[in-house]
Amino acid sequence: MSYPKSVLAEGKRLLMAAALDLTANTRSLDGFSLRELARNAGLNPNTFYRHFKGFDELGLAIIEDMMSQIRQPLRDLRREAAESVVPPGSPPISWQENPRLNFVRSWQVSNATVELFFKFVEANPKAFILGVRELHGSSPVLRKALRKLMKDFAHDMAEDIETLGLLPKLDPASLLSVSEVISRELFQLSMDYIEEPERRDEICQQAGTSIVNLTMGSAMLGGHVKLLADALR
Amino acid sequence: MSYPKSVLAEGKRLLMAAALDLTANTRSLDGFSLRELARNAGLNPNTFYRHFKGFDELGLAIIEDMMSQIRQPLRDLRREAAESVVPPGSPPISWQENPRLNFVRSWQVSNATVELFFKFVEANPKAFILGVRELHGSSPVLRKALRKLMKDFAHDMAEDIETLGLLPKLDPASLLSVSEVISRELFQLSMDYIEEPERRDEICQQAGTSIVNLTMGSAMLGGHVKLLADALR
DNA sequence: TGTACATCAGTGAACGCGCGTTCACTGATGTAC
DNA sequence: TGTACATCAGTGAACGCGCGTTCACTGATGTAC
Repeated sequence: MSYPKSVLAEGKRLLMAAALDLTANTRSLDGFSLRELARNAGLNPNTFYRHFKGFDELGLAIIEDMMSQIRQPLRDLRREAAESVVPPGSPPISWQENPRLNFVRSWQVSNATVELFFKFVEANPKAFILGVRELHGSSPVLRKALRKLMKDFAHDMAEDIETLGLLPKLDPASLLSVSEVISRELFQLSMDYIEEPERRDEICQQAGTSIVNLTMGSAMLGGHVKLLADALR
Repeated sequence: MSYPKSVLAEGKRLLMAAALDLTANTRSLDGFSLRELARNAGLNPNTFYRHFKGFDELGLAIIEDMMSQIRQPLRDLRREAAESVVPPGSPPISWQENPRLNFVRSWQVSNATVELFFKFVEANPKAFILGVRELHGSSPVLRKALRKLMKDFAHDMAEDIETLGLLPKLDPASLLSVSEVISRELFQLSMDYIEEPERRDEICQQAGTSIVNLTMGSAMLGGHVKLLADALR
């Protein structure tokens, strides 16, 4: 993750990048000193105070930045995955009409999304490490911010599932709940994905399966038993 | 969580308890000093070295202890839940024979287990906070230990599902994978459960729903479509 | 049963060091008129 | 367009403090004979 020079002051950028580095290298945000951070950023310890009141503020700045850089790309790649399966402009076919086709499409989209998601993780490992670590970390402020991030992420997902017709009609609460479980699972798995390169294919595939299990289970219990029975016949 | 005097030296016990306290109160294991720990334990800073080489060793001792205190109780309460639904000694009824009955039972057991699990969390919040925090925390040693713990937990769950007949027959790999997802989700949610007392009922209920979604989705895609369609008709 | 010795858990003083934070400073950039 | 002033990002020195770790010590418990 990098911080564009145009928006942030040079020093602020450097400090945020250094914090990300230190966090990724087996430290928590409260596990290194201000001076260590400054050293890693190549700055005077004092400069920290020009930009932040304390470590929480630094953490928040990083998270906000992360959020702004991650949120839209993730939506884009879900859309991308959907469009790779159903080319835009093709006539919509409802679940009622052709459950089997929709089921297959849904599966494909979820697999494609998962794959793209993990590629994204691979490209921004430090951001994910910091995010997942501090989600249950020691700072209540950061925990709260990261929960909101997760919630927003789940909300986006629910909206996209709805818009892209990836599931049979579900009541909004169930849909959101399923999206939340999927988000949590994906973020959890992103750590394994980063730390165990040799298991990446397996993780990717299992994540896909879990998502299909969850969504189809939910659709089934949401009253679409017959629909899915038809799809799988 | 307490440490019996008979097994561990007094000082060791005190240090482990103090670490658990500090961790629960918004700190990571690497976020406080040895002297702070000793102060909280009411001991000379030096005493730490009598029992541990460093913080990792302290963490491992706590996790091992946690493991030994948590694992069996969790199995017991799953068994307990199963037996509250199907009294021991009653004749086994296969999924083929009566899918609906089994489905209802399975749902009930999972709800009962979830409820008992969260009661257990409520009774041992500090252990869970430390566990979830350090699962993605800064120490590779502790991360590894906690992953093993999660894996063992999932393994127990899979075994119990099999033994207690809580799901239609599933291939072992899928069963384990589902159990892993459930474990992760439960441990994740345990933090919300601790931190948001007003949402406890909701969390409990949603966890139950997620489990049913997952297990039934998995059963369905594992080839039991007709079985479940019958159960839900 | 008594004695001598070893081990163990805990103490207290001392060390040198890196820490967070403060202060007064500098030079570059932006702004008012 | 020029000048005067304010703001901003970064510096360097200095402070007192808590830190991890070491050493030599103590007294209680366990063990050999």
